[in-house]
Amino acid sequence: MDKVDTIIKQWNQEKPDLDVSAMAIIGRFKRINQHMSVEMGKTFTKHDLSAASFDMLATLRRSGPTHALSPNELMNTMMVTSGTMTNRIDQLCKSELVERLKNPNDGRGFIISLTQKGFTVIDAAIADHVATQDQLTEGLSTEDKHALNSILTRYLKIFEG
Amino acid sequence: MDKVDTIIKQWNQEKPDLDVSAMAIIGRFKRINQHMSVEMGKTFTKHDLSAASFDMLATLRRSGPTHALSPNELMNTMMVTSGTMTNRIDQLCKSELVERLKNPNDGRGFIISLTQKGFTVIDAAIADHVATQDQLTEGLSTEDKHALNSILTRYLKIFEG
DNA sequence: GTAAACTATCTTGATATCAAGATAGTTTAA
DNA sequence: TTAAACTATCTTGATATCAAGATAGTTTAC
Repeated sequence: MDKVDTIIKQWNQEKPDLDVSAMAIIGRFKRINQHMSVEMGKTFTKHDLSAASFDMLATLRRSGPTHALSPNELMNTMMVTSGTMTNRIDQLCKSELVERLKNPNDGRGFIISLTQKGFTVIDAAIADHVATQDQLTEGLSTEDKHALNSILTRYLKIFEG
Repeated sequence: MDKVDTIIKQWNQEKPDLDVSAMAIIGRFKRINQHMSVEMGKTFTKHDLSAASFDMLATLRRSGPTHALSPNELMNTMMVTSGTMTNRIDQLCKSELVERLKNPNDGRGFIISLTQKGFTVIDAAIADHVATQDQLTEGLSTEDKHALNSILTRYLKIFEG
């Protein structure tokens, strides 16, 4: 009887006609995700980053040389609006982790490029981050991890496939 | 090859020494959760609610008669800070969906009580919400849903058990 | 070649959140 | 009984986000 079971039991008592069976999966999803975000956030804080800025730097880092993308590419990868992206870039420029360079191919835009400092910061942070992610999954058995990953892969395809 | 596979492949290319195996599960988790939040948000908007205010009203509604809880109880259930809770209560009071009543047992505090209007609004919204949740899981096979729910139950216990 | 449609980015204004601290009431323990 | 510790809630100030619209550069279609 976890917290999600309690919620479902409450609904069954208060509104017995309501079929809340999907709530079990979705409710657990949300709570697990929340716990994982909190834990991963602690790792980001250790490196003086937020989840948002970690995400930005990591996206640039793994994109490979020249470690630079346009704000538009970053927006699409990260599912945020243009105003949010401008703000995130401003923050990271202020801390000198990225810089805005003129986009040579498009006079309207820029490319956002990792600085040497940004490169160093993200390489340290990502190492810590994958260690945290390991911890966050190590409580599951190998079979559960395997089964979970295949189901999630099918599930994600419904949304993005 | 979904977006998470792409990210993992990028890391393997850029930093082959990094073991990013946990990223598959956690990355898919995050993305699926994001998609579900967006979809559920549309349902809330239809009823002039935010995810936050839906959550508040639903918590009060399913708590049963008298459909009233203290801000502190609400905070703990919803994992938000006291400032956030004050703000949420203010909003819902303004739209007359809840009201602040003096807590008869504790002079420091209040109880937050569903109004008749709030009751009507949440009963309509929850019906729609469970329909949305059904849609969000209907793409999975019955076996997958079953297996997923048991794994998530074990997973959640690691964090909350 | 040029006007219309499109696109990339930034700006503005509104809202939600959190952390830290303030205020006022309650409980405890000598 | 009363001072100290605790608790419930609110306030304040900072930040992140989004939606909508502004600006400036690019592409398309004729």
